[in-house]
Amino acid sequence: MGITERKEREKEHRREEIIDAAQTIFFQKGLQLATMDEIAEAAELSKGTLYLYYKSKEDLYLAVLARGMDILYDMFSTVVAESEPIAKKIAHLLDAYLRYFKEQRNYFRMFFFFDNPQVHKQVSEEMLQACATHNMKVWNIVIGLIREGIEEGVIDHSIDPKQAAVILWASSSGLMRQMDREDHYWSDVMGVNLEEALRRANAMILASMMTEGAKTQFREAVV
Amino acid sequence: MGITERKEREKEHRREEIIDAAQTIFFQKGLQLATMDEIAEAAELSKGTLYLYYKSKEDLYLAVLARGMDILYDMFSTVVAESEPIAKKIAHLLDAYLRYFKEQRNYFRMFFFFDNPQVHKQVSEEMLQACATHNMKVWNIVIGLIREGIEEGVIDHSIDPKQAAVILWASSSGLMRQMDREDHYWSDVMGVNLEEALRRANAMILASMMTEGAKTQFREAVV
Amino acid sequence: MGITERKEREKEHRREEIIDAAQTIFFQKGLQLATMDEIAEAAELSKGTLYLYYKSKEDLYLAVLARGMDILYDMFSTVVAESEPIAKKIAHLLDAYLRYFKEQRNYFRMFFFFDNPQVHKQVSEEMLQACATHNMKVWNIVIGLIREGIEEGVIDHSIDPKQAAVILWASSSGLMRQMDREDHYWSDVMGVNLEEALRRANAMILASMMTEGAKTQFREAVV
Amino acid sequence: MGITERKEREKEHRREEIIDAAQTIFFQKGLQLATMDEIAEAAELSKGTLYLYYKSKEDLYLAVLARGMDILYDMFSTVVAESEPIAKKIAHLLDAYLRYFKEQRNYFRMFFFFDNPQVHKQVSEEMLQACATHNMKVWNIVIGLIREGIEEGVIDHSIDPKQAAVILWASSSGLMRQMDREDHYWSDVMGVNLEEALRRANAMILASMMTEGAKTQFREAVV
DNA sequence: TATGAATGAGGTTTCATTCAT
DNA sequence: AATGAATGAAACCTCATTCAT
Repeated sequence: MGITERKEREKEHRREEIIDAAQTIFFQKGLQLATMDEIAEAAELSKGTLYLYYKSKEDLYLAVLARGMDILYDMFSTVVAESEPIAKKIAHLLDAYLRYFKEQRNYFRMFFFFDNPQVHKQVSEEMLQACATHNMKVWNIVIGLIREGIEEGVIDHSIDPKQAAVILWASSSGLMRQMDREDHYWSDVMGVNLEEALRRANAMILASMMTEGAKTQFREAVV
Repeated sequence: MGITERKEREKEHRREEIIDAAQTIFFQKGLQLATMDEIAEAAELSKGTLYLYYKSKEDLYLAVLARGMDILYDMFSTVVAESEPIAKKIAHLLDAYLRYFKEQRNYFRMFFFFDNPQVHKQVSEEMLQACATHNMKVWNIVIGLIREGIEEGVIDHSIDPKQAAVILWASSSGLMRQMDREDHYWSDVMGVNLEEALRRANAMILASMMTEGAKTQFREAVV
Repeated sequence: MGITERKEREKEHRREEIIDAAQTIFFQKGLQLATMDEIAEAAELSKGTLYLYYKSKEDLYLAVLARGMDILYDMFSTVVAESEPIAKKIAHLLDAYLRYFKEQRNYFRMFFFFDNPQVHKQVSEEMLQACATHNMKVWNIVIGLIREGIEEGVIDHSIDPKQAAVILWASSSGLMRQMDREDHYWSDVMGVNLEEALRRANAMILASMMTEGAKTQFREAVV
Repeated sequence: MGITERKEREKEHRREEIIDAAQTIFFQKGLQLATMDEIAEAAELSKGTLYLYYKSKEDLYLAVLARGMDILYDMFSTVVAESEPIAKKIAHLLDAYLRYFKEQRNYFRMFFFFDNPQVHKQVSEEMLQACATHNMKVWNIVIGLIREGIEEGVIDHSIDPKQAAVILWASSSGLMRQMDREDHYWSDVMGVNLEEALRRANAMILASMMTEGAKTQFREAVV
């Protein structure tokens, strides 16, 4: 009982330590270039031990990924918990995603650029499942907030909350991808501020979704 | 002269054949998992010959990438050459991108998910330059069309054509990325048609950019 | 402790086994023509294991080299430890070098013909250092013996022991190189016994260095 | 006739150009690291043409080597042709070898460190023969001079000229090898001037070989 | 004679994973 | 539970040589 519990806790703790190490290395080098040797060294463990806790390098990668999703989930949760008008909360959610992109760039990259076919080796089913669940939780927040907006008459009720969510998310993501990889190019050569472009895009999309009555409120909330 | 020319032509032809083979393999396996052995076999050439024409695997990858950009460029060119009202042409351009995504999925993946740090080996400067040039040509078409739209009074003149271009492009790309990787999930589990979402997003963004007078015309043109 | 020690011993043993194998191959084929495949096979280990113990082929080569230097060092040490008059010990040292050349021909070649520019790949700093140290130990014996000879009035005190050492060593080495590569030619075609030439050369040089009083003793000792 | 001759001359000229190029590259990189591509480029010829004139890379190496021997032969010939007393000429010969070492270091290296087993590929018999002949010519000069010295009563008639030649040559070579590879070490760390050591060694050996009567003359000639 | 494209065997090294201890 | 030695497949790339033109 006590003993089993403690063991369990220690095991979990060890799992976390391994993810810490893996994260450090994956952030530095990416999936391909990271080696299990490096991760083991960073974790101050033997390579064999890594495999005791995670089935493969890819599994480890997904574990880090899941952590990244949690962080975003927490940020989103905070926004949802705000006692603000719904329109503001939606705007804040988009802000939060941008902040995530800026502050947690490495995580953003991991799951935006994660290339499925690269995961050729065995990824444990449970890990995949776990990731999907974490991912879903994030989506649910976004979708839920929009649904709430519709219920409160801020977003037009002709809108499908899921569709709206994916549009806002994907549009933001696409622009962030551009920022991540070619921000300098766009700002220096093209003279375009991508962050401003992102805000503008979100504003356009949101405006198109809002009810006439809510647009005034929105303008105050976001711009 | 005749002889030199013919040699030149043959050499160019051989370069193309090699890209053909490389493309086949890269499409199947991606950059990492593809091997020069496979490519050589597919090209029915010795590995050494590959290196006679391309400096490295990464160089070959970029060569395929450049071809993919050309294809998109050609599709876009065709649209631009249409004798249609500008609003229609813009809509067609977006359609063309979607068609590209659907018909040339492999190319889309290659350059949307192309992960820079993966190109750790020497990529010849000329190849990088070539890619950048091809890329630029595509952007120029998009930007040019929007600029034309502004000049013709279809798009609001408060809009920066470059910003508009990057917004439309990135938003589309982001949704396509979603389609590419999770289309089944969205359609089957969530009941959301991502292609429709993409069209809706584009419509929203375009509508926000258009002059009041042009909106009528646009509605006819797109939906 | 016991366990750590044993592991350590086993690891050292394995290192030795690898050198054994490498030595066999290097002796047969030289640095360039030897392949890690062959060495691995000779060691009955996988190629990967080789790299677990030695960083590169060149490193392995140096490890064998160091062993060769040790052998010479041991032979020289034995001579120095003799309770013989110093003149005799010097003569014995030269004999020992000749014996080394004859019995350890492969080692002799390795470090007489070791061509620096060939070591273009990374050689671990420690291995280089180790080799230099081993080399130095050999020199110190030779120089020390000559210095002793000076102190005991056998060698003229106008002689610089280091200079004398390098003269004797290099002169011997030069003739051995001739023996190594063209002994047949000299004996069969030219009718010259190179070994005798070597002894004669050493005798000449030594005689020139000795004090008048010691020459009688020397003549007894050497010829 | 005229035509055949001219063709012959041109062919010979082309062979020389190729050796020029090969020499440049071999001097820079040594046998192993030099590539036929580089040599072809340096010769401003195609790789195929190289093989029209020389059977293999090793053959080319030997051709350069032969040239190096010729240069030494010429230097020695000049000394022999001097109208100086024989003792002086012998001393000058040794000087000439040292000068060769200093001025033609690359050639010296080539044939002092030339490692037979490295020549694994086919070396044409004729090239080997040519090298041997060139080599022999050099030896003959040295031996001849010493024989002359004996005949003139400068060198003791108990001396075998061939043995004397090989002793002087090999001893010098051994010290030069030391200079070539570790001169800095000896001068900076050990405080020994190797060139002086070389002169000293030669002086010792020569003195041991000379007749009593000639030693006075020699002292004037050399020191 | 001269070319240079093509070859292809072979080189060293890396690294995810396993397994005996 | 933890280790870390061992594996071995596979990767990319080089280059002496040949041969059709």
